[in-house]
Amino acid sequence: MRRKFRRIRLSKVKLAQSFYQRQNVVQIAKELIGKVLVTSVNGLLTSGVIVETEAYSYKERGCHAYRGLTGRNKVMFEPGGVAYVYLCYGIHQMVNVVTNQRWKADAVLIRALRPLEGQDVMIGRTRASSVKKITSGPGKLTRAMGIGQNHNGLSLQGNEIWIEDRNVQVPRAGIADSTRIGIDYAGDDARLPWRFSLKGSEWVSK
DNA sequence: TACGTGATCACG
DNA sequence: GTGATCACGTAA
Repeated sequence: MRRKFRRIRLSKVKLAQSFYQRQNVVQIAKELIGKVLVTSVNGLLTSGVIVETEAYSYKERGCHAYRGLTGRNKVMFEPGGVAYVYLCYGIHQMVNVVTNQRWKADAVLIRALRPLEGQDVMIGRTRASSVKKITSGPGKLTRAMGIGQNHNGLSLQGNEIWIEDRNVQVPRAGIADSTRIGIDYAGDDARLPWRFSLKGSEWVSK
């Protein structure tokens, strides 16, 4: 009984499909600052407050979907509300949330978290000596959260990976914008101020 | 500042 | 097939 009640409460705070399926990926990237990314992998729950994101739109050159559908990016073309996970530099898993409507292949890259639950699990996965800095970067946080290719295409309404609103208040002025990292190939689009971070957070990547 | 790392993509 | 490239992280 008690267990059931808890389940219902938890599912209620999950961000709904309607959050992800809006048109404005830049707005969504901003709103994701302060939300909580959660994974449950092999029964181990980990979570963290999102403190850094980047927006990507299929209309600009920084985006994997800019040149159309390929084997790697196909889940970006699904309706918003699924995870897009890909391998970068042969080593690092990167996690995005797909947004917008089907075929409007926008996504938000999750770049950094402040750890909440399961910190001991994150330390174990990364073989770090402490929780310090283990989620301050897109490649590091996926390792800490246990995110890999098996998450690619999963619905964020499911029970493996999702995002919650825990009513953390983030004032508009508390969010910094800057250019996105590592997309020099994007020409002028590399100058778009589509990276967002929580001002003053020690968990933001360098 | 340098480079490991391996899947992916655009060539033919 | 093949080769260039890559939404990073760490060591130095």
